[in-house]
Amino acid sequence: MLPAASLLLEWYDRHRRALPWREGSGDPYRIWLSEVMLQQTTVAAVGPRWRRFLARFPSVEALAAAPWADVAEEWAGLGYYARARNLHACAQAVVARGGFPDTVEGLRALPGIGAYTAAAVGAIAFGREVVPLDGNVERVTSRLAAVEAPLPGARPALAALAQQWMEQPAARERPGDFVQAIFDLGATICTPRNPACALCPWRQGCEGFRTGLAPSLPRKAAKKARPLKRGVHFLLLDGTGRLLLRRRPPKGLLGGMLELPGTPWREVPWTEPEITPFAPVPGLSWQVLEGEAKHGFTHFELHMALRAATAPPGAHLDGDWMTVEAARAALPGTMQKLLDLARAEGALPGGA
DNA sequence: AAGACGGGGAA
DNA sequence: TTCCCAGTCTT
Repeated sequence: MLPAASLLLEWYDRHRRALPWREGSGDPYRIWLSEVMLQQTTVAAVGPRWRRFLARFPSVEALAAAPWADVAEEWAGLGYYARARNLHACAQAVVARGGFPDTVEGLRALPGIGAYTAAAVGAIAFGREVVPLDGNVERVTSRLAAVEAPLPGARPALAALAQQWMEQPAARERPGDFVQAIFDLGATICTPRNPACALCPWRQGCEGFRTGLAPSLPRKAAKKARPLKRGVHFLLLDGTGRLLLRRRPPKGLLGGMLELPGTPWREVPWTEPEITPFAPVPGLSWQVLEGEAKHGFTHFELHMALRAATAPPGAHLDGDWMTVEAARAALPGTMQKLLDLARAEGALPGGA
């Protein structure tokens, strides 16, 4: 039987989360920005970053006109940096066409907007009657219908279930609220572990609750082991407390972001003669710091060693000299860990 | 269909 | 540690 949209909406009206992007009058720019930031990122992490981003780029026009270096700095630490590149490109496309498209298909054609975000912005900002399939919706649908087939194979079936719910008159009357109600149910009641079924407005008629399968759903395909990779990075200081950073290539891992110069990252350990050519200045005496900075990526684990030196005056080098403070603000988390290591080893000026 | 792509918080 | 998060793009 169909879970009643009216029951969920009544629950939502009493228990919905107070989120910053839910304030105001549904400006598509603010909704779109929140949805992109929320891709694979928790609500708690996004909250302050969304406010800060909006303060710096108050409109899609302001974002479109900003230089990439400013957008990259504002996104630093949030991860999945292709999102920031696509966000910037999307803003420019939106300005060029005179505003956001108001259809799911139109939104879907923009950079960085996939099936999920097109449906989410379509429903929340434009009242389209579509249910975006995210982790919450996968969990709620798989439990309601006790779908035991594993993800990602079961996705089309789960999407069809969720879309069926939207066909009810109560849901079609408030599409944006209905999808956000499912999000909130998944985030606060129908949680990955220890779901609070006793508090769930959809408990009656939930097949996962009835059979006791709910906590173990959705099932997922087994994950691959992550290999360990290593690299050696260089902390080059000048006489005035600045350090040398360079920008990574525009695509790929940490694409377009700043980094400390270093070797590539690989599973085979680096030998001394292999490391030397990657130093930003040849012939310098590098201090080898103790310890390693460790960072986990989705698909591999990374251990980074660090070497420090002071640059000879007047050396011409590729890259930007930045203060430690400015560097910390603009670097992705991976590289911030190298600064942490340098500080712990006393290799940074002024104990910064 | 499978892999690349960050980072943080909860259990 | 592992899991998961308001996923998208490339191959």
